[in-house]
Amino acid sequence: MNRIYESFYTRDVLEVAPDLLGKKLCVYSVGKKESFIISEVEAYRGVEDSACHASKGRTPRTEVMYKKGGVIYVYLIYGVHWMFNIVTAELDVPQAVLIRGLRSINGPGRITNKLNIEKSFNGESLISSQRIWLEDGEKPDEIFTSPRIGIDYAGEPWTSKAWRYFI
DNA sequence: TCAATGATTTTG
DNA sequence: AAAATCATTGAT
Repeated sequence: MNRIYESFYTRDVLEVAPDLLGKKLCVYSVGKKESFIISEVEAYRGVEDSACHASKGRTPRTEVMYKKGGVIYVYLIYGVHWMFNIVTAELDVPQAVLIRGLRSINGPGRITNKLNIEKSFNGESLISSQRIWLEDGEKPDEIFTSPRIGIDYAGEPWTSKAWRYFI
């Protein structure tokens, strides 16, 4: 067991996001441990990033993003899918990494469906939780980047930032 | 290509 | 208090 420690998460989201690729997301699902290699992520960077929920101000929903790196931010999109995010950076710096894909699962909504992640995971700590955490994994061969998906509403320069990272 | 679906946010 | 919004998915 080589769980990733807090210091990994308290860095800037643009450092953490690409580092997450190749790491193992581990969960206890139906009583047994399962792990998945993270293959696709997106960075959401604080109040100045208009694609980030926190840019609209601190609300009950975005509150978790202001916590110290290492906790989980889960929210419902379109009333249909749960999105799984990992909060990064220091206290009161609202940044998060959206996990968009695992090696065997494509699509952010399908991850949470498969792993049985729902709103009770919101605010849970990846450092101390017994049911979900990250471990060191394989180092990716090559990392690709692209603009983020589905954020046309955010406007420039945010729509063209290459803050989506994948293997 | 478009309907589904519900918490959050705005009063569109 | 009511209604629009919405970072996706899967079926048509």
